[in-house]
Amino acid sequence: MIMATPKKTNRPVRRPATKTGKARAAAAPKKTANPASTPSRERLTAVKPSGGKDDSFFDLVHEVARQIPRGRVTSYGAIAACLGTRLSARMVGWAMMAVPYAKKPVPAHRVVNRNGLLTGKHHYSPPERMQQLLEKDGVAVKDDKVVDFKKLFWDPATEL
DNA sequence: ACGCTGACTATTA
DNA sequence: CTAATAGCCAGCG
Repeated sequence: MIMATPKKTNRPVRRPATKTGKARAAAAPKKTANPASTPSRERLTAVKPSGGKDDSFFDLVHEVARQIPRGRVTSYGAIAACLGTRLSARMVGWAMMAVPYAKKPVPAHRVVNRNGLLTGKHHYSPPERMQQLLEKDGVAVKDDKVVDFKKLFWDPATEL
């Protein structure tokens, strides 16, 4: 028929190329050279008093999240894209799990999913805490989702 | 070292 | 709208 779906019709979501292991870089405004370094659980299971700096993937996420202006929100995917790992927003959310253990405060409540839904609310002391924090920032939340999410959306890749 | 899991996202049915 | 499927990457057992 005429309409013929001008869209993409058949497209098995293939994504062969791009893979590339290195192209993904691009962003990393700060740096990323140091991969190793015990990333994680150390902070999750037991906070390490000493220190040693952490230049792990987690810290990068924390820093970006910390740049989110008050009254604005962003998504995991946006942060992931900023870091160069657009397709791995999961890691971003995972990093958020370490937020409470981060040395500096991170407004994780300003990070929601692509739908503007407060998916991470369940990780707060009372889940309502996340919404309260957002409202305190001046962000209206209704039914567990950010009102005018698109308008309040803050893209680190663009704004930063 | 392999397999599972996960605060995600996108596309298809 | 929901459900299912696939791809992603890092950490842990």
